[in-house]
Amino acid sequence: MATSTRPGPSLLSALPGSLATDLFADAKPVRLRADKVLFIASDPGDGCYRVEEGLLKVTMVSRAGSERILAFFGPGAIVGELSMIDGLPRSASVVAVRDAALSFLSRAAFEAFAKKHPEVYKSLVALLAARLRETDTVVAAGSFLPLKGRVASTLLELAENFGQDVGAGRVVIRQKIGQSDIAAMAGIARENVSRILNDWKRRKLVSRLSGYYCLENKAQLEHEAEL
Amino acid sequence: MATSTRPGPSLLSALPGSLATDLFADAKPVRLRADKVLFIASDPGDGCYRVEEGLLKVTMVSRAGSERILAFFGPGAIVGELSMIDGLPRSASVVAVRDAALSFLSRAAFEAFAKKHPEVYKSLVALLAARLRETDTVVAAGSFLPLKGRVASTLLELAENFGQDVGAGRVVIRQKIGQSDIAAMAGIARENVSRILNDWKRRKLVSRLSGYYCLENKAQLEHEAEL
DNA sequence: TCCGTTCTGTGATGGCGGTCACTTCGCCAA
DNA sequence: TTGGCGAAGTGACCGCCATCACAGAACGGA
Repeated sequence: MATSTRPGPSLLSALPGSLATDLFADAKPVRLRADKVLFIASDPGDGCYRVEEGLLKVTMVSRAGSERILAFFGPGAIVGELSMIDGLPRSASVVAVRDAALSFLSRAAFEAFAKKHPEVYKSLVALLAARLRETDTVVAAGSFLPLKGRVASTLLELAENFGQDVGAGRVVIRQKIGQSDIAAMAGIARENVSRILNDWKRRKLVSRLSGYYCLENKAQLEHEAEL
Repeated sequence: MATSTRPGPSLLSALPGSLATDLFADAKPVRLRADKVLFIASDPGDGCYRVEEGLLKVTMVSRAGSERILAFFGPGAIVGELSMIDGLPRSASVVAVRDAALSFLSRAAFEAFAKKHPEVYKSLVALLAARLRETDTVVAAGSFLPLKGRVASTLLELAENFGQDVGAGRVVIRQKIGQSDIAAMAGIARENVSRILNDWKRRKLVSRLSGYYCLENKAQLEHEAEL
């Protein structure tokens, strides 16, 4: 059940099959209501969470209050692994976008498990590597791409995580994501997301069906996303 | 010799002591002349390098030709580990800033070693975690900080890697780093680095001694670096 | 169904910071 | 010393994009 029919497992999420189940076998269940904070950057912390259901966002918030969303995480994803690994304070904040169920795995529990099953390290390494690649592309996008490019790149990332292909290159993003979320992911002003998205609607690159954005022409968007 | 007297080991670099020596015991030596390319993003590749001497920079280059420097790596640092881990194309480019000596470790060699010494995974995980934290702060800086802040944050990062404390909170960056390098690290125009650095020179926050930048007042810079 | 609240659309305005075009400096080699 | 060349300093301009200020839409309760 863990690996077969989920829509977009995403780079940023799951450990492979049985390992995950075993590792989190007796992890402590945690529930988190929408808009509640799991932890914020600089909190102490020494364990990670797996998302069982619901949706979380990982953000950094400036002193001025503006937020930058680093990623959304749905079922199967792991969050908070950095502090679990090195024991340092949390590097970012995590908030529930909607009610969520999580499993908490303490560092001690992880290390105990890892002693018996050293293979987890391999998975962990793979997970971190994937995350690093992701972050690199975010930096690159932020450095080189103009507004449109960043929005395109953001949409594609969302499609990567939550996209469901519905034929003819159309991909629906199966999460309610608003413009301000997209703006916070792309690191730009919400108003511009609106302008750009409308432009693309007119040009049939994207559409919106009952609150869900849909990429009508992924190829074209990819083109917009590369400098 | 490997771990004792080096100036700034840095988060981003070394594996702990004996492991590193063993792991790279029979790695293939590689020499790279200044300005020569080790590899570029999207190259295939399945091994990593340890810097024995010299200096490398990790960059991303836009189609338009502008470059963003992600990091400088001196002796002890590991580069190219992502492709070693996942076998995917290189995620960034690496160029020698000055003549460098490297050791190449293939993926196969790594995995063979790891089979006998599973502890390496722990080190690798720690390495990746540190890098991820670094990258996160780069994203945050790029999202929230104005020009000055980004430059401050860049200088502090350099100090972290190559700084030598010379009393009274003064830190010299023991590498010849030019303004355009700082600009490329901060992701801003070189001209502005010039303006900002001069401003700070006047205000005694930084100085330059025979080509090396020196942070006169780290505390104050840290203050500039936070929103 | 109505109303409030939260999202979305769009123009006007202004400023940060990139670009251009030089000048000046500093360093090395002849 | 001097000439040359790359790095650093500096002003002027200008465009992109954030911000402000609303006007619609849409959605979800009461």
